[in-house]
Amino acid sequence: MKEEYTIGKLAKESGVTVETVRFYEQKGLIKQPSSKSGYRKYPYDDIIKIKFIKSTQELGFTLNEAKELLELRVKSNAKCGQVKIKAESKLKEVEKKIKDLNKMKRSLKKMIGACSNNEKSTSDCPILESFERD
Amino acid sequence: MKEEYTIGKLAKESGVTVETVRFYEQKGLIKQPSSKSGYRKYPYDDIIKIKFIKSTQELGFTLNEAKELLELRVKSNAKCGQVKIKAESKLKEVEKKIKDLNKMKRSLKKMIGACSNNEKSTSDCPILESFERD
DNA sequence: ATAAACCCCGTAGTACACTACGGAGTAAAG
DNA sequence: CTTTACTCCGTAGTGTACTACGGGGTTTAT
Repeated sequence: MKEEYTIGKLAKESGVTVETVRFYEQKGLIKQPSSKSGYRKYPYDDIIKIKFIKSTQELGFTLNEAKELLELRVKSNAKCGQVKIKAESKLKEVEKKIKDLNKMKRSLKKMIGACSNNEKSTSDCPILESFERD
Repeated sequence: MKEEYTIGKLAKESGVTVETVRFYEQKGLIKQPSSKSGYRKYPYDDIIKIKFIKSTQELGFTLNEAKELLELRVKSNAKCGQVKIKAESKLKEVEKKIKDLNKMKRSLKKMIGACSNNEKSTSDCPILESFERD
């Protein structure tokens, strides 16, 4: 756990590519680091930030939402309540996604179950038929 | 249920826009119809195809996968088992997504629950702390 | 007959999140 | 000291699934 990271090291430690780091910088997700030598020197904290971004993405947040959350983190006056509100609305979205996917899952299972004969020609494949039903 | 449809009629009957029909044609999802008059004339079956595409999309298939399924639908020698395999792999994908989303849901709930004190500054907000854990 | 509605085609733009490329300079390893 | 690896920057391309636009010609309704 050094104190300074080149972009390549940072990328490796964070589990992303160099281009992704530059992309996040462009998008304002991480601020441009000191680069007195002409090369970017990142503090350890940026690894945390990138991992944070990746976590939020896994939780269904977009990059813009991740940015907002990062900004809340930085502002000392930002209150936990604001983050909570965001998390609560995201929870609702996640629950909706789960609901939709469960619907898909049930349909797919039903279709697969209906296909009793693998050798049947597709002209009377029950799976295709169920696609065609409205 | 007429036999010939202009692009506008087809679009309306299938529940998509004219541009979407042309887009599907471009992508090879529906073949270009006869257009002796200079105007496209679609058979009724193309309504079925577009609805089929829409159904597959609802089940989480991409347009390319929809295309593959359409091709199986048309091939007389194709076997139902081939379709089943696609459905099964899609089911696996869907199940993984559900699993991940449930993970997300649990984290979000935990975070929201932990963040009971709205006055806490974000520097030690339990939500962000949770995100920051690997 | 005239105006609204529809059709043609090709190109470009949208949103998201990257990914790739090219040409040049710098740092690290042998 | 040379070669390999890394960095810089900006721009352009990728994939997904459309959506919009412009400048025509044609068909249909009134």
